[in-house]
Amino acid sequence: MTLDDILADLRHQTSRARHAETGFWVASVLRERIAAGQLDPGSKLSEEALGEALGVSRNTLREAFSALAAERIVTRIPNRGVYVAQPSVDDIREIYRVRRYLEPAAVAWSPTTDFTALRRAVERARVARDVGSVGGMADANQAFHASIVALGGSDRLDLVMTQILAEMRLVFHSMGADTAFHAPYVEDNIRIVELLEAGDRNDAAALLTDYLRRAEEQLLAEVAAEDA
Amino acid sequence: MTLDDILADLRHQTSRARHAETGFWVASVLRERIAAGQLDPGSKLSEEALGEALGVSRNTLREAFSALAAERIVTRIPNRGVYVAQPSVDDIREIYRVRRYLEPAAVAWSPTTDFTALRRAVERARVARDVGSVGGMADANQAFHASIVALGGSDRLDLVMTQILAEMRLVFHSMGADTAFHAPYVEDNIRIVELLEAGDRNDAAALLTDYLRRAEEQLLAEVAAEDA
DNA sequence: GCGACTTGGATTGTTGAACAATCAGTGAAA
DNA sequence: TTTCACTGATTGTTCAACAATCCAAGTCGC
Repeated sequence: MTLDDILADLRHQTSRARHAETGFWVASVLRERIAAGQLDPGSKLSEEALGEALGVSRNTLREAFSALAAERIVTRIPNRGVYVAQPSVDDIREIYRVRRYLEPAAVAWSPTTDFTALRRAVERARVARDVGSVGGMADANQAFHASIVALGGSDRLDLVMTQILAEMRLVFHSMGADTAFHAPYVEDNIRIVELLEAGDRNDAAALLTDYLRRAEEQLLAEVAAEDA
Repeated sequence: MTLDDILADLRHQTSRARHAETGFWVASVLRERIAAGQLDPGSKLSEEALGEALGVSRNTLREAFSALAAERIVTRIPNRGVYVAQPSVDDIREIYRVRRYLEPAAVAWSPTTDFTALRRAVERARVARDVGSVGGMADANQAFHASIVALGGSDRLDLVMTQILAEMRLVFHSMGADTAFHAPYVEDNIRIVELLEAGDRNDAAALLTDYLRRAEEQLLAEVAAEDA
């Protein structure tokens, strides 16, 4: 889908909110489109064109851009405009650095013993794998890891994780196909839930850390292979 | 200092940046003033008055507000305006929830063995305590905990911690005096650094977790006492 | 008196047009 | 080929206006 198609599509987005939330609404629309991969990483978001397409003034659009820039979904270059973020190799490293602290910490030290959200996510992942749905596996996997951080019970850390996962989607979108990247990890996820349910939090955390280490390596390798 | 004084003061703030960063500049000015306690938590930031005082348009001011709201330094109530954030009891709980994951995780799992920043911070704290400087102790303590998270080497987590510490300052500002809150913890900090330097990361993490638990309890008790 | 409703003023939310500053590219001059 | 000024396009910022919303004060009925 070309950028003009997107713009034409946005023009039909109905029922804009009226007062006190237009900027917020614009931000969420863009967030969706970017998460869905309809706007390629690196593509420029012109204030003029986007504002016209969404039926919104440049000023309001700018407010939305500020929010998205804070979430790192979008990169703002002064006097040059905003672009859909295109995570670099360093960004990937940073993503996994964060995850290697956040996720094991939640697993090891969370006070909850309710793992139903995790169970449900791994089940969805298993079904998606058996059916061969790559998108379903990616979604279920993201839900699994979001649920892991959610064990901690902190809104703030949940928010950080949400942003990290959004950035992960950008990583997958900038690599051509997200291939069968997630398949091998379904078993690990299942094992982690089992360990948690058995009360072996430290083992679960250790496995998770190792898991993240492997995933990072594989991802970096694939990116390097693409650049070559 | 009354709010009008602040506004008059801001009017003399010199040398505004010109293009491509005015919004950013405004945000940093407000951030400073709030951190310094010159703007009381809960006080309203009028777009009209502030914009005039800073010599900046309402639109630009609004961009700054968006940034500060994302950092939770400021609370935005639709159609009512923005107010300097006034952390609630739940916010305090959330702050310590985050810290109890972030700080011990960095201590336990960071790859670095360079603790000079920590050493320097505890030394500053000790000097401040011996001299009786409450402000100095607070600053040194914040630097200490920021350095702990910095062990992790993640920009993102550093940013979260920066925001958490800014919110802590708001907590202290809303309680009348920050009393001798920090004094008892200087010894704990010293002990944590010693454990780290000795390679006992797990013990250091455990002590830190306990430390944070105690600090939270004490803070909640003081707030409850104030409300009564 | 006292509660529900209306009204008015103040403030925020949003827009559109304008101008200033900056950037990328073009083409001419050395 | 390199350099440099110019041009056009886009972003950064301001301003003035209007719409929507909230708050408080007043009004009405009881």
